[in-house]
This record gives sequence, structure tokens and C-alpha cells, in this order.
Amino acid sequence: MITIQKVAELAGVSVATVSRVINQKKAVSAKTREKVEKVMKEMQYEPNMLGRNLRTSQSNLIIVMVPTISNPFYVKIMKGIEDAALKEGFHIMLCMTDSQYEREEAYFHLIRQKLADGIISLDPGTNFSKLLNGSKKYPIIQCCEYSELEDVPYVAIDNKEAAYKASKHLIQLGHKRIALINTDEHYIYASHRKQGYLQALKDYQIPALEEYMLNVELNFEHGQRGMRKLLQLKEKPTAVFCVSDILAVGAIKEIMRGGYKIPQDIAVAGFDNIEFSYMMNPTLTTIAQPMYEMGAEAGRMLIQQIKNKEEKIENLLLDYELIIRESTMG
Amino acid sequence: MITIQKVAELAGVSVATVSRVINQKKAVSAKTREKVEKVMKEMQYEPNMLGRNLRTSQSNLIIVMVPTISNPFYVKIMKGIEDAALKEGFHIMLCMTDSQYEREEAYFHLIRQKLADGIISLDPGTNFSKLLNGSKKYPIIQCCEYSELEDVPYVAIDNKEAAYKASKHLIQLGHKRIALINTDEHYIYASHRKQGYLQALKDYQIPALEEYMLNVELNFEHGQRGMRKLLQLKEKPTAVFCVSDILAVGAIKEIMRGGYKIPQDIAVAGFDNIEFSYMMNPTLTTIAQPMYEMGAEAGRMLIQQIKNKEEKIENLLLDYELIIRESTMG
DNA sequence: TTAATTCTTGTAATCGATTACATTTACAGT
DNA sequence: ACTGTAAATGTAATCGATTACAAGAATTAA
Repeated sequence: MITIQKVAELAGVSVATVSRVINQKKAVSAKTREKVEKVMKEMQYEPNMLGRNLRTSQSNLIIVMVPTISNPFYVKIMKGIEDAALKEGFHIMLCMTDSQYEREEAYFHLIRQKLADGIISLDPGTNFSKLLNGSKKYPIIQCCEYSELEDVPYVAIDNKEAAYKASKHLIQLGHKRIALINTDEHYIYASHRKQGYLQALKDYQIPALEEYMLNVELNFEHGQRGMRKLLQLKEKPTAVFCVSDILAVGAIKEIMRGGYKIPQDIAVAGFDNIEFSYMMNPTLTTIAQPMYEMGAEAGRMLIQQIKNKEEKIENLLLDYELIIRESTMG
Repeated sequence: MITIQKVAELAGVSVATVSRVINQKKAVSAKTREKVEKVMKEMQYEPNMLGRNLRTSQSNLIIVMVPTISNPFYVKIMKGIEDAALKEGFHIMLCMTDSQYEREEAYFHLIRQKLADGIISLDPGTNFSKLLNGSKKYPIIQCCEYSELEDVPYVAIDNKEAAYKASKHLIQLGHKRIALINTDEHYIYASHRKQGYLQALKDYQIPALEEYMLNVELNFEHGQRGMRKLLQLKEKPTAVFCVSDILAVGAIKEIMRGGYKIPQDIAVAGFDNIEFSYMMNPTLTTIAQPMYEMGAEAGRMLIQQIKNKEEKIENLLLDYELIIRESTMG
């Protein structure tokens, strides 16, 4: 292996000088720089990051914690994060938690162990105060979710407003019996989306019925199961607002299985604008979160925090968009 | 920051002893071990990985190179890799190449720079000989694809056989006009799948028509576009075999847009068994690759190679399965 | 020419672990 | 009690970079 020592020796300079050349410090004469660079190229020298990392106490790695990569919602966010990271010379470690606390804890260790410089959490369930356990602050950004309690900077959208907009869309199509398939409301985003839904109903004098509001786990099967329940009601809803596309996909599957037409019999709206929402039949009306940008911003914010730990990071609310497709307007 | 020195001092032993406790070496008396462990716990000591990594010249990181994470085909594979890695104390770095050579090269640097110990490539287009550039071997595993030319161990399935089976299924349903939507045949897997398709046609005395065989890029839009072309033929095919589910999804979209019925007018078979294949309407007949296992095996093989660089790694062909769903049998 | 100043370069400490080798301790056998 | 062996522990080198500080070289000002 070619080390900085070997390069220094071959170039007839000290390791300090080689290091200066590597790190683009200006205090090197053109002649020397040239000489060193020539040797580096000839020897195909590559600095050993392990040495550098130890010395600088930085790994240039950031952890991205995601509950499961199987929800396509996360895909573009990850891409955004990676691009932002790459731009600053960082790389990302993919960590799937399955929403298990032990996993999250294990990944948190990596920061304590200096293997990573910071964390972006895409997992809405992350319990930071428990994880941090009173210890000093580490660079963390929460993406797509936030908790007022914990003091972790976030990037997200205004979920209440967005849900309001989606619900209003259904109402304005003439629907009066609108169901909500939600997920665990201890996630702030879920509770906000419900608030938006309720507000819309209220503003348009539509009574909110308990039996139209379901809480299920966030996956396809539970979307199906939730819809099945709704279809068994005497007064079936004529529209369903799902707080996640993946739930909407399940709901649609179940509606079609029951022989109903979308949107004539039942209209469906989702949330997230995953790629499949425009590939499926019918295409899905949904709220588009700016996923790539959210990821990119989260990455940018985290790296800013890593570079300057003192600095206070501002939270960020990005724009969303209602995308109307076949599932509500045939 | 608590270092091993501080722990040693507080426990009244040498750093060597603390290190032995950390690494579970047996040459420590029960009494001493207990004492050291107590101090470590009290101080919440966490070994600094940067120090360890430099000394052992291992990062315990593996690179997973993926063209784009937006093809859900990769999702379960990644999960398999991560689980296998975690079991051995490794973590994964996610690297998206967009199939760009420069990106791949940049990631390869990470190995030369010791930032990662090995690579699993999910990118069928990776040009290893160019990347390696005659330099000594690094631990690499190719997953889902292989090239006979380059001497890189792989885990995959028998693509020719699998494609044969899918094509035969369509033939046995009575189809005579069967199209193939393929992708760039310089990917071995693509060329093998075509071979399987051709072999099936031949075995059942069905002529292979040039105009039924398309090569497109591997994404939804090109699936649509390919199908559109097929629908413009005078003699439209009655069945289509797509070498990737994502293409099949596009094809199905286009078929329905044209007002045709699936599978009555046109049957569709895919390849990969991505999650959406059973969520969509109609559900998709496809070849299921054992994605999780492939990932897990690739992870296992890579780590084996990292731990013992001399050892010759055996290639692995795993089982596949034809899953028949609505898109071929209403 | 000399002194002051600025640029370049080198020396050696350092980051935090692991580990070869040396040394001490414990204990069994006689 | 003495010796030999095994077990436990310690000392110090080492991994490959960065960087504070020192020192030498070059330039400028007088």
C-alpha cells in the first residue's frame, strides 16, 4: 500500500508537504506541488481515509434511518439526500429500523462510536429523547415528521393544510360520506392530517362519523383490510382519503375486488405521490410532497450542523401540491 | 470523550487489558474483566471506531452499488444484504450510480481509500475490468447479473430457464403471437432471457418475428412506449413477455389505455415479482426471483471474501418461481 | 548590506485503538 | 522451598494521516 510517507520519500519532501498538497493548502510552492502531484499520480496514491478520519475525528458518513425501504415514498428522498451529501463529500449509510427501538439504538451507537457524523431520520416513530438519553447533542435532522416536544430540527410540509386540501377536493366533487384511513395518531403527521380532514368536514358542514375513521398500519395489506371494513358498513362511504399512497393502493385493490367502480362508486385520494400512483389503474389522486427536495434539504441541513455544531438550524416547511388523477375524477 | 486510556486509568489497568476485555479475549481474569466492565459501563465508554479501523485496516462497511433505487426490484435485495451484513457487524453504504461510469469509479475509490471493505454491485452494467484497471483484486460480488468475461463471483438465477418457463406458460395458454419487451442485450441477463424466450418458441414451433422483439430502457415510460409500438402493428400480439415487472407495468398501462382487456385481448407476463405486482390491477404474472435470499447470499459471500481474501468463492444460482396471476389468467 | 517580513518546508506530536513481545504473577509438581 | 509452566498483565510500537510549531529560505524595505 502506498502511504503518504512513501510519497514523501519519493518526492524528496516531508509528509507535511504532501499532506498540504493533498488538502490544497496554499503554502506550497508551485514547483514542489507539481513534483508531489507527479509522484502521487505515478504511484496511484490514494489517501487512506481511516488515517485521516482518526486524525480529524470525522467519518464523512451520515446515517439515514428509514423504517423500511419497501415504502417507495422513501426512494426519492434518499436520492435527494445522497445528492446533497455527495456534493459535500459525504456518503450515506442506509439503516433500516423496521421501527424497532433496538435497531435504532444500535444505529445511534454508530454516532457515539464516531463511525458516522450525523443522522437523518425518516422514521416518524423515532424517540429521540430516549435515544439521546440526556447525552450531549449530536447532529440530527428529522425528515417528513417532527415532534414539538423534542428539539430536533426538521424539514416537512404542512400536513394539516395538505390534508385539508385533499379533503376539500373530495367534498367539492359532491361527496358527503368521506372516510379516512389513517395510521397511528401518535405520529404527528398522522394527527395533523386527521385535523385537516376534520377541519374540511367542519367547514363544509359535514358531520364527522366515527365509523368512517380508521387507524391502521402503514402497508398495503392494512389498506385493503381497512377498506374491507368500510365496505361492510350499511352506509358505505362514497370517497376515501388515505393518509398514504400505499394505503390507497390497498384500498383501491379492495374496492375493485368488491366489484365497485372508481371513482363512480367510490373515489380515492392518497398522500405522497409515490411513483406507482401514476402507473396504476386507475391513476391515483394524491398530495405530492417534494420528496427529492425534502431529502436534499435534510442533507444540506445536517451537513451544515455537522460543520458548525453551534449554529441553530431553522426548521423548514416546503410546498406540497394536490395532484388530481383518475381515482377521483374518472 | 472517553477513550480507552481513560478507562484503563480509572480501572487501574493498562490499555491492553481494556482492549482485551472489549474484544472478548480470554486472557483476562474474571476479577479484572468485571472491574473494567464496570468502569466502561459507568463512563458510558464506546470504543472509537476510527481508531480501531485505522489499526485493523478494516472499516466494516460494504458498498452496495445500485443503478437507481427507484426500481423496487432492488428493495428486498437490499434488505437481504443489510441483514446479512448486520449479522457480521458490517454496515452498508448505499451508492446510486445512475449507471454512470464516473459515479461507479468514484465509489470504487472508496475501497482504495479503505473507507469500505468490499462492493456488491446490483448494477448489471458495471464494467469491472475497466474499474479494477489491472490493480489487485478487491472483494466484489455481483448480484443478479454476471459476466463470463470478468472473474467476479456472482449470485443469480438461471435467467434462460426462467424466461423459457414464462414463455412456455404463455404458449400453453394458446398464444401464438407473443411479443418480447427486452432491454439492452449487452446485459447478460437480458440476452439470456431472450434466449429462453426464443428457445420456447422454437420448441413449440412458433416462428420468432423480429417485429415482436423490442429492446427498450428499463423503466415505466419505456414499457409504455414499447407497448404502444406493438399495438400499432397490423397483427397485434396476443401476449407480451416483459423482462422486468416495471416494463410490464408500463405495458399494462398502455394496453388499458388502448381499451383492450387483460388477459382476454392481451396477456402480460413480467419478471422480478416486485411488490406492486400483486397490488396492481390486474395482478401480474411474473417470475419471482428470491430477492431477499439473493441479497443475503451476496452479503454472506462478500463478507466471506473480505475475511479471507485467498479463498475462492463459488458462484451461486438460486431457484426462481413462476407466479401465475390475473394478467395471464383472468 | 542588514533587518524585518513573508513563504516554504520540516520535525514531531497526535488522534484512539490493537497487538507483539516482555514481564510479572499464580500455581502445580517435586 | 524451588522450579517450571501457564495465565495475566503491561510496555511500547504501530496503523496513516493532520497540524502546531520551529526553522530555514526568499523577498522586501531601509
